[in-house]
Amino acid sequence: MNLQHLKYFLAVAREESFSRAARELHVTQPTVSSGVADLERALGVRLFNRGNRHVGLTMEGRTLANYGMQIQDLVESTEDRLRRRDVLPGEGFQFGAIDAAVTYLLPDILKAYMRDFPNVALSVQVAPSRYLVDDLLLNRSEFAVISLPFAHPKLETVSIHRDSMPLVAGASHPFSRRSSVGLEEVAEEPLILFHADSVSRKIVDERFAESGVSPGVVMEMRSPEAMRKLVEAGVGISFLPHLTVQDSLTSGALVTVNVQGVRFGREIGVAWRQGRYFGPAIRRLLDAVFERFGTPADGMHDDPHDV
Amino acid sequence: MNLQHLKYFLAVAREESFSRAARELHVTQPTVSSGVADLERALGVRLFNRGNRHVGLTMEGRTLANYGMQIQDLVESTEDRLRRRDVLPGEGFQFGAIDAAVTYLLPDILKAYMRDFPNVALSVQVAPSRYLVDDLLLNRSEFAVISLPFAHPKLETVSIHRDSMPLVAGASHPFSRRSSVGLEEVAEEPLILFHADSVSRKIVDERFAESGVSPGVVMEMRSPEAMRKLVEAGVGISFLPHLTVQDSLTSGALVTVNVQGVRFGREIGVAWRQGRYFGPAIRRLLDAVFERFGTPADGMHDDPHDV
DNA sequence: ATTATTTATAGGATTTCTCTATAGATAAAC
DNA sequence: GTTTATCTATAGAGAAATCCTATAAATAAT
Repeated sequence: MNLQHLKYFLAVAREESFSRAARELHVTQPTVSSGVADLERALGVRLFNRGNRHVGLTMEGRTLANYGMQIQDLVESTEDRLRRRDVLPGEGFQFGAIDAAVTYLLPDILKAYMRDFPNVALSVQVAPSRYLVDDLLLNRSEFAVISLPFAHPKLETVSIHRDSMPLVAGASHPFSRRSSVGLEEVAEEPLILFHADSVSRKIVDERFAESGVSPGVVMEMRSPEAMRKLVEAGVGISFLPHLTVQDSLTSGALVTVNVQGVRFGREIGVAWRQGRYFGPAIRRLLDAVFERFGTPADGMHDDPHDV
Repeated sequence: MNLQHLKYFLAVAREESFSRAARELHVTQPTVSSGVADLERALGVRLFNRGNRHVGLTMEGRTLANYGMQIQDLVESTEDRLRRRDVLPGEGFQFGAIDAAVTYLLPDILKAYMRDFPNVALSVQVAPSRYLVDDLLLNRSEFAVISLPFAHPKLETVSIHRDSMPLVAGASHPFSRRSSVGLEEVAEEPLILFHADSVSRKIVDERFAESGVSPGVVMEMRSPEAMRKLVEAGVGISFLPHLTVQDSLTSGALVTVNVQGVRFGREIGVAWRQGRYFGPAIRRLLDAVFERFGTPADGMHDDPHDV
């Protein structure tokens, strides 16, 4: 493929005519014809149905049109950005983090960073992992602290924290007096689980599936804090990240319950777009994170084997 | 810009060397040098700091590297998709919709569509508007039913429903006996508002700002259903979409309160990536939506000769 | 039948791209 | 301090591509 060919193709798709497209682009019609023909040969697909008097996109043509526009937009916006010197890491940058990370893992690091580099403006985007990943793919965030595992071919990840996800119950719940329970028993209780699209929920579902037990879900939520409060109030029991419930455990408002033969856990890690180039300001923050959580020696491009 | 130039540039950035990049790409070093030089001239920026023995990216170079990888990935995945004939609208498609739309606006239409075209597999993604928009931009959804206004240069939108967003209070709230209240009075009450990143919240904030009143926010939430329940329970008052509260109004659990001189409202509309080409299956669903809500006569730029 | 409009093809001119050869500059080695 | 090795930039020639003009072939409209 070739951006020139793509331009010709998109013009023909838009105008539904080779000659009109040529007029619009200020080139001759044979130029457009052979450009599109080259593209069809290169891709090995027919892009237009040439009915006489009318050309229409094929199914493959529609696909290329939709993706091609995205490519063109991206090229254009990149050129604009560069020519206007509207460069990414001006005097600050944005990164993403899940709730648990901003609340429990990052505060010290961010405080120190902002003290040491007061002229760097940090912008943190807080959202569930899957949305933070979109920001990475669209180059809107430099990196993100998300739940792992998150398999994506264009992402590099390094785990920085392994967080168990114990079964928790309110202090007055019958389970709180049991040394351990079976997964079948858990499935019968009212369960409060993360929303179906979350990483943590996926982990829970997998464990249930492995054991051949299916839970009788009661509530699905996105906010671990809200879930914690509901469990404390005795509305149900839940699998919650240890980070989220540690205070409630010390205060005695919640208790963890051992589940026979099954361990629930998730990892929290740093993710970024594969091969991304970081500026010095960003690298310093990442180094601080890795130093604090003792992970990859060389900064990155290293396999995650962690605590 | 030019994909060949970009390839050379990215190789040099990765290898931090012109000659190594040349070896990797199986071309000669002068080819790479002049390619990168062309690119620098075309963009009008210096991409590398050529210290002897070592080339490093400039700030502009880093920007281009990060966006350039995105471009390259996108081109590659588009070519793969086409060559493997892994075409977008196989025998089904995905679209997005906000909660209010799936709950109140779309059920009839979807039911009829699935009856008429049982072999088309529909996949609905339910999330707040801003996340649905990411799916549109990344070509993961064909279209989305979202809250308007949502200004984005690459989006086309058509409003299909105007929804008032009245001030609602529980039946036992003092406001329920008032014929109307002032915005300053509202600001003093405990308010339950949408999360700061939502379209509906933006509308509320704008009205307050126009009136020079600032609300004493109490709670921020993402789920209109949860908000409705809290208002019914007398926890606070809220501006909620009429669609969401209509049942509670008929049952008497909630009442609307007129606010002097200010009207709150949002629109629900269909959005899609600018200029997107829809296949026949998708077009039929969209036509059904527009027919039901009587909006654009021409559907959109339509082509009757479809194959 | 004729005319006008459309896309495809052929052949030549021009531009762009990539190669070889070489210069210039610097770090490393002696 | 000189030599050597390594790196990037430049010049010029050959190869490839791109785009043009001219024209053919097909069809809808007149």
